[in-house]
Amino acid sequence: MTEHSLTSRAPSPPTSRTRDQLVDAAERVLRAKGLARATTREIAREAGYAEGTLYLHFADKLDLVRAVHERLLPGFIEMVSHLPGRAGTGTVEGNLTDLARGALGLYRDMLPLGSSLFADPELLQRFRAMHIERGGGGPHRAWEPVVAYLRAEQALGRVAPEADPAAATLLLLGACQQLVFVELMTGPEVLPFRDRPDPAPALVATLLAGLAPTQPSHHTPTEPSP
Amino acid sequence: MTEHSLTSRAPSPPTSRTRDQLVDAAERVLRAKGLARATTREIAREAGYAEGTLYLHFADKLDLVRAVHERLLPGFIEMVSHLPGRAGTGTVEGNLTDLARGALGLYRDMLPLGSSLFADPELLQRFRAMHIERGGGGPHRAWEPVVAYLRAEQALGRVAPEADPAAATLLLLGACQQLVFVELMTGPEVLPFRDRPDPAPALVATLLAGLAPTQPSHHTPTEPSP
Amino acid sequence: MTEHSLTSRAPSPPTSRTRDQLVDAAERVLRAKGLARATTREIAREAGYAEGTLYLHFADKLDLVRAVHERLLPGFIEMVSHLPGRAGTGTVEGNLTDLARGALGLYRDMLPLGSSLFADPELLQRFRAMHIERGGGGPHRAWEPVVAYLRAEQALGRVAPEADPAAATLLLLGACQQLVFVELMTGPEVLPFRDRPDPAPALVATLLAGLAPTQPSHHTPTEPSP
Amino acid sequence: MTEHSLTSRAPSPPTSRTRDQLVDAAERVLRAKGLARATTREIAREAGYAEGTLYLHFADKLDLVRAVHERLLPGFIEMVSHLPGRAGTGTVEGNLTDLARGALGLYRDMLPLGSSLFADPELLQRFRAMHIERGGGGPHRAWEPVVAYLRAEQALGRVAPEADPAAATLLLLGACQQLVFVELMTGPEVLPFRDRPDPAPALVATLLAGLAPTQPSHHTPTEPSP
DNA sequence: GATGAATGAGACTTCATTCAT
DNA sequence: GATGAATGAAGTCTCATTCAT
Repeated sequence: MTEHSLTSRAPSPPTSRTRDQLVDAAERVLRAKGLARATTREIAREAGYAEGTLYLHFADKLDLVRAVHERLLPGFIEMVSHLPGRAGTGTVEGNLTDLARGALGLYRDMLPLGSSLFADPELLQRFRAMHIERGGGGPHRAWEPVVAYLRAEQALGRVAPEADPAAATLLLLGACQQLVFVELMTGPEVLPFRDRPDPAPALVATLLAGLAPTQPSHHTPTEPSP
Repeated sequence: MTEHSLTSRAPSPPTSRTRDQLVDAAERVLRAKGLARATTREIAREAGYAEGTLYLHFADKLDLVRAVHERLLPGFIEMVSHLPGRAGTGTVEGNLTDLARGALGLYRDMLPLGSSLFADPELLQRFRAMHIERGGGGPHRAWEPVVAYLRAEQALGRVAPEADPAAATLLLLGACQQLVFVELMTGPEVLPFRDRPDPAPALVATLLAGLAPTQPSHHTPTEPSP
Repeated sequence: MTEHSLTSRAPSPPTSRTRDQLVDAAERVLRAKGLARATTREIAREAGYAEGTLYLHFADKLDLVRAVHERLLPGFIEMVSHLPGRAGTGTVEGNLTDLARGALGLYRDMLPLGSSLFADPELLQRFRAMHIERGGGGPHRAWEPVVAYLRAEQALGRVAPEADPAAATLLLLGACQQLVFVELMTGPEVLPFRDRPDPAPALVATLLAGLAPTQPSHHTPTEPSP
Repeated sequence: MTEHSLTSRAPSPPTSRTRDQLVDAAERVLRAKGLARATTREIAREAGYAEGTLYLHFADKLDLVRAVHERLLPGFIEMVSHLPGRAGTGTVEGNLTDLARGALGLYRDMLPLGSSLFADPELLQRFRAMHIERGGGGPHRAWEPVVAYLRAEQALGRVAPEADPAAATLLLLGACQQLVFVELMTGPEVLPFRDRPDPAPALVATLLAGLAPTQPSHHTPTEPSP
């Protein structure tokens, strides 16, 4: 019907109103029902379109699911990307606590969707292929702003110069992710942290202070086992 | 194969040769195809039984999947459970590095299977119900031996008395889990650690030393941005 | 086939060409194979559609069977409903004989289908629920026109005023149903009536005359029928 | 194991304790679940035997079901068979009312089982074949004692000599069967008789009196019953 | 005779995908 | 572009029946 319908044969120009509505609907259904129980019929109905319409905008159901996941990571990264600019402001502890709190929220939101991919190696495979051919990185992209922030704080002397920013980032974000993973897996009543409504401060404090005793434990703790 | 097959007439549950073979086969298929593409037909064929046999030993496909998962956590916990006994031996750094290496291996093995559950909230729901009524705990059960180990080291003066064992455990194990998650998600070529074949030492070193500068950053680090 | 297929876009239920074809096919298969051996595959093939199509128009196999039965009773009732208008015309005997003949034909047609429900109490249960919520009555609905006819004849003096129309209806229709039941159960060679190709007149005559002796048996009860 | 296991190859001598228990159990399950949902597994469990045992005593599931039905009719007939002996005793009305009451009870008990056969024409076919080759008659066998009774009463002058005993029998038993059929089909709340807890007297009275007006309707048909 | 684990055909149902309108 | 009825392959699960013990 459009005048140039013959030329615009690309499976729909990267974006369009209908396409976006379908991706939105797919995300809602995916969150509600899970990857295994999200049907094209329900997604189409949720979007207010007919089932066939879906195939005008996506090659596949997998393609649609991929489109949903494609939007996930940028949302995550964007949240963390403000961090480096805060170097030197407030306290390191405060900044990292804010980061941990934000990460907990983001993981709660995204882990169910992201982990679903493991249920379908075929989809995961296609997902990786996409990331390789585009430059869209994996979840580790979220590490970069944090590492940059820690480097900046090192430059400012607020973080130990011999610290390893990458390792520290992984420790903090990993703790948040695992906490959410366990929450989602077992329900909200997780034992070691059920008495701490906000686990972020403890994680940050521990990361900042380290486990090693301050005075290298005089007496004779350190006889390395030969 | 059993020497006294006439006497050991186990009434099917909780254990029987056939049942075990089915669970084994299910685990193999689950790992190979993913939860979403593992069919009862293929599982039965893989086990060398007819499809109907499956329903002699399990109420459901879900029940079979549950049986697979049921065996996962104990394997994990058992590995970590030797840790507390090592308190006071070797170095804290060495013990935690061993732990981290072990955890990396276990997560590589279990994360794909465990995460699959997020694709099917209904299955996850049944899973939780099972754990509640059986007392078989969630993945946080793996924390306990680590926390116990750190407490023991605190008692020995090899870990700072004011350290938070639970938070430290979460930091270390979480880092391992996230690293594996990212690996599996993006393929083995992860940026920040692709040049470190063994990330465990860096994580442990960072956790032990902490991020805070040794001399509480004299000079004037704190000019709050107004 | 429909002249204005563009406007008559019935949303599937309550009626559509496909749906009707499926119900027709289901009835044919049900008659041929019986409820226990009528498969969705065969019904769909008989209708000329794919098996999945069936589930576009019916929630269930049970729902389809229900739709078949739903059409049965109205056909029956419609046949009997002309009866009351015949009151005062012809003879009572003739009218009731016509009724009996019609009933015999209808029961031969419907009893196999209707009785099948007893093989599946669960289906029968759903069946009742449907009739209750729709107001579509049970087989006793067929009694009403007959009772009305007899009342009308009573008013005209052609039926004894002290007669019980409901009981008479049940006697006559019941006899027809049982005769058919026995026919279907044992094959056509039923003993007591195998010599009477048309049992209707005898039933009607007996019902009209009654069993009681005309002169209340005055003392000489024993006139043996030679 | 038995010494003569080679000779006693008959699929079990017409009767045996185990066989009877299986038939009993089958009848119970058939009544409870219906023909369509009665499984060999449940029947065996109900009887307290293993599933395989069933096939030592019956060729088939159909064979077992047939055995259940085989016991049904004799039970029915036996109940009615006492009737002829009552000729001349009590009143005809009383005797027929007792018969009707008994028939209502029997039909309530047997109609669900008997009608189930219509759901499986194959079973029905085998059933007929059995009856032809044995002398075991169909449900019409129940008519014979009633007909004999009426003939005896005719001989005693308590029933009109010109009455048709076979037709009268069919009218009375048919009414009872249909009433039960409708009850079972629609639930107990049948309209025309829901106000009569015992419909037997009305049926018998109507059958005895007949519908025809006493004075052959001499031109003044309309004496409405006030 | 009795057992019951194993069988495997086949039932019902779902759902991604196509295509004529 | 949009529709939605139709498809048919595939999935899970049932159940009558067999057979080695």
